[in-house]
Amino acid sequence: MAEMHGGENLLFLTDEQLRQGIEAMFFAYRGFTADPDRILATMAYGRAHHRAIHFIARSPGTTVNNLLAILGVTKQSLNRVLRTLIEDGLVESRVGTADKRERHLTLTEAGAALERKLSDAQRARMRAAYRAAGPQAVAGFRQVLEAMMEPELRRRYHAIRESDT
Amino acid sequence: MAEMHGGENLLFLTDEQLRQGIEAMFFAYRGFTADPDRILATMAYGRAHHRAIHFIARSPGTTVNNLLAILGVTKQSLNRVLRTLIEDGLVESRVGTADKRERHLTLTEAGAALERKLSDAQRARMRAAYRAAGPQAVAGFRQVLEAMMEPELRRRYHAIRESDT
DNA sequence: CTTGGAATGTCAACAAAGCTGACTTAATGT
DNA sequence: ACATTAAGTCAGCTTTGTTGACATTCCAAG
Repeated sequence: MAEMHGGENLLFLTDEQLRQGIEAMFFAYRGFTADPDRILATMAYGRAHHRAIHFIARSPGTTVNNLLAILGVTKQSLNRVLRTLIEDGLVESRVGTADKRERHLTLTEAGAALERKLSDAQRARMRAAYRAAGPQAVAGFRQVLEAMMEPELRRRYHAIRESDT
Repeated sequence: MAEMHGGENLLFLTDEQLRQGIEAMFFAYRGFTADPDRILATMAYGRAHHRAIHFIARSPGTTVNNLLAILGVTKQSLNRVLRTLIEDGLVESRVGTADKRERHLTLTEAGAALERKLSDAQRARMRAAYRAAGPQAVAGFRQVLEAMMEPELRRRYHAIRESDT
């Protein structure tokens, strides 16, 4: 279209290309959640529980407030999920030592077992996709995803990566 | 780690790399839907309406059944969404000519206007991300997303692309 | 021409997961 | 002392998904 002029190849920015990217994102996200969803459907948990478990596993001892910011839901919504996970003995909530208002969340052995089961399934698909596409494609994939994040979440995304050196 | 051996660089397949990819996908999807969500929040519609409108715009005259397969929801769920869109005059449902059981869905002028508003917002973010990452990264992004889809949805994804030559 | 099956639509009931608003308790910081 | 913060809770609502049951319409095969 109008974007095609001279040496700069901006074909990848046409509306049609962008639209295909949007649809790819939609369909891929379905695949992305499909395996954990199948596992979760066999128990009394949903995607919200998975997300909580994932980020608690990722940052053991994280506070409720931190989790709220990462997940982007209200505390009432998160609390409902956390309550069931704690009742079921998958998550442990301990009062903070420095600041006793805070609760620090960790997975119990059972919680860690479920986390492994879910993330094994999700990683398997990710691994297959990465392997099929190759390292260079993966680097591009990561670049575009990062550029797509809201700035505040991009910060948190990096913060998590650096916290477990 | 153990993956680092000789010429083959498989570092991009470590569990840590895969985990980062998983989180990038999660955070990026939030950004991906943020702009349309903000627009939709000001009216009586949600993400489900957006998805229906998008794919009707993409394949005008598509049938309900086809839409069901693409969206992966039950007909009852889709029907609730379609009913409001039809009542509000954004979508038109016409009985099929060849097979009169089928309903062919198209956007009205008002529906197309909303579609433009939503997809302009979504494309703007996608465009910014693409531009920031560059053409090569975009190619990799698309490759990985495709590899992540469920086979059946990958088929449909390609079918849509080819249908509007 | 009848009948079986497919495509669509609709009713009812329900569940998951989000939301707002109001309020409490406990601990912290100023 | 007092305001603020972290966490939790209650109540009620919305969106979007689910099952199950059932009616209608129509095509196509016997």
